[in-house]
Amino acid sequence: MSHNENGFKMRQNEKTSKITIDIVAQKSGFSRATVSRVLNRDPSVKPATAQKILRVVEDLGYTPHSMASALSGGKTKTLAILLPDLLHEYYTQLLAGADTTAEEHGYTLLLKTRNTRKVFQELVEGGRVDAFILRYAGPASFDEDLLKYLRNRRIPYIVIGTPPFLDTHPAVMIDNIGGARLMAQHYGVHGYKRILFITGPDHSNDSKDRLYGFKIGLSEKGVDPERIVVEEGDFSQRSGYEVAKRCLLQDQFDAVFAANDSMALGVIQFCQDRGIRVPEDLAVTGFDDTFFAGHLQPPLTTIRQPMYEIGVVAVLNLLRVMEKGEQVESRVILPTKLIVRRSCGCNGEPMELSNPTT
Amino acid sequence: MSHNENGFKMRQNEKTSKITIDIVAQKSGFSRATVSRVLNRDPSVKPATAQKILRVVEDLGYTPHSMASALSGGKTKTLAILLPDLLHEYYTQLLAGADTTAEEHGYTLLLKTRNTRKVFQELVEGGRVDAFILRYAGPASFDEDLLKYLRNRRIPYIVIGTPPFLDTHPAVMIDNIGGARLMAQHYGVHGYKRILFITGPDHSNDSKDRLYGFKIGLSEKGVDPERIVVEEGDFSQRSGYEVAKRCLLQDQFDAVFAANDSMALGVIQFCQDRGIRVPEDLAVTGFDDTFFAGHLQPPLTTIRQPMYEIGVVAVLNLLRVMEKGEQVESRVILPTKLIVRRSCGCNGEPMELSNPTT
DNA sequence: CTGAAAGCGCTTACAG
DNA sequence: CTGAAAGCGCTTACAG
Repeated sequence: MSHNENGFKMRQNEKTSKITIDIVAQKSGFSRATVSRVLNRDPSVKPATAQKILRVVEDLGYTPHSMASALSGGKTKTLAILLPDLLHEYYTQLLAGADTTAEEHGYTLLLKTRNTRKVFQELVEGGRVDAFILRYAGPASFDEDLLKYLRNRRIPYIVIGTPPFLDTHPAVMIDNIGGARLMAQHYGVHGYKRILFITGPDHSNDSKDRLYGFKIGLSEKGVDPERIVVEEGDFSQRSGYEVAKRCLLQDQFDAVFAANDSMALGVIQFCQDRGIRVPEDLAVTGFDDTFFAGHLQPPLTTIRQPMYEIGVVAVLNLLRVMEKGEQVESRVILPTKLIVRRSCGCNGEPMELSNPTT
Repeated sequence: MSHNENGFKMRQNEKTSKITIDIVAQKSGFSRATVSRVLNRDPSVKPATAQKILRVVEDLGYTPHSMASALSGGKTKTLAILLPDLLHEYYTQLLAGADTTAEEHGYTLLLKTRNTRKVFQELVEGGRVDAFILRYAGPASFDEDLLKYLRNRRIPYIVIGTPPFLDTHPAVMIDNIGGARLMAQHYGVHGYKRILFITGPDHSNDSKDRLYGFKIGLSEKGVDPERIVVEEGDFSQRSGYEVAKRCLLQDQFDAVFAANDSMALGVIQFCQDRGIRVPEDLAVTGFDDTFFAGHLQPPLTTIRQPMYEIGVVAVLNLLRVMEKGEQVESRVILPTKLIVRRSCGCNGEPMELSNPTT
């Protein structure tokens, strides 16, 4: 039963039966238990034995049935990733990073974008996954009970983003404060004083941190942080547009800093519609550095967060937690940097600014 | 054992044992078999019985172990989706559509972006999924043997895109020819004659169809399709830039039509770098209508394909195939439309043009 | 309409 | 270092 280039067709012709561990056992002359052991790299098996068995596995093109091994105590080798949606670049980059890293380590991702309690429960009770990656995005996405539940059941997990929980959980976050502070300092060099800040939705801690960091940077530059105007958006392009419409026509501003790029885009669109020149009449900046930021007119000055890398780090740390058991210290904060383009009023070459230490 | 708002905590306290079908059987006074039947909506069960059992299921918060049911002949309720990557908007939109639709129907997606034969085999032999969604993207992503293999094993699948296979497989495609033809006709109204067409990679049938449709439209407008210049790209922004550099400095063109938006973007960037005005000196158009297309300067005229909907239709049709067995006629072609913005030389309001019938 | 029993394909103590 | 056996939690003929 040799193997040619076309391993598939051969099997089709046999067609007879699914190849099971028992067949491997029989052909190799060892027991099912021993075959299982070599498949799971049990070091107690004599190397020569392992050799022989592996050879048969190879010849037969045997692949263990993952459902069976999961049921009998093995692992599923799959990770659940819970995301609010896939429509924003932030989430897809995250997913791409997580997926690539998971595959590199032999894991598969199970994607869920409807994070109801029921979905969650089915994943856990159904024994479908070994661990969870949870992107926190507001109260609706999941609550602390869910995390406690996972913890009690000893199911490894990691959360992405800044949840408003008092308790600490394994998490990967970004330096929102440092990034926004950089922006404030840059506003300082431009001398902007009359500033509009557009927040994300009320529950977003990421947004809160950005505002906080921005205020810190402002006072460092001698601007009274309490004098800026703060308006609430919801991270959507539309909300940026709406806030702009509501505020820009009333008061006179030097600059607006939106808590993400989408809202900054909304602001810029409003300006275009009303003939407000950016950045001559008004500077506009964002947060994220999504793909379109660099292609806007004018190109958007923004804070870059490493979206893809967040996904990578999340699975890497989750894997560590899975290996070493629950009590691995696993909170990481990834750096952000200021990407200076033209919407802030600069007009030279694009440049990047990082925090000295964060 | 009533259920309060916090179903999770309660279970934590019991902590004792996982709730299995046997526990449900015992508490309800029926056999395991009967419980299984009601869970699987077997119509032979007496309604009153089903009622009682369901009540117990509810009270206990019982969730079947999916690995166990999969192993014993049930379904996994999961669909594998194989994508070349997640970096391009095309794929993520596709994924978003597929994911939403799958969840609506009680399915979960298993995502794979490394489509090696090994990965494929593990999914099939490992019994991890009920069916496959395959995005065809060139020879490396998968070959016809794989499809035959699935077919022989009676594993439902659907392919997305236009594969170069002679044999027919369930598939969802888009009207590449019709879309490109629309573009050609629009070029006709602008009177463009000296035209550069940038293709995708050699193996891309989507690209070939776009070129084909474009030529048809051209001749309909009295332009000799053999006089246009055709250059090969690979769908990347960089390749668009490179082709532009190679060609635009040599010959004089009225317009370039790139087989996707990314390459069009590359061309526009090159023009910016060299001070070539778009569309005054050169019209540039693309294909896809990705998010950034409308935000480019000038906004990109392009052909819109319904990326999200492709994902939706793919799982819907796959579900039909799964229900009705293999021989469901299931090939669909989704329409495309011309989105006129400004990069083609128009300067009015944006507008859309569809094929009368496709 | 319902139940007892076999079986899905593995893993893992328990012996030796 | 290896094997026989029990068991994971379900589904599905087979009887009745």
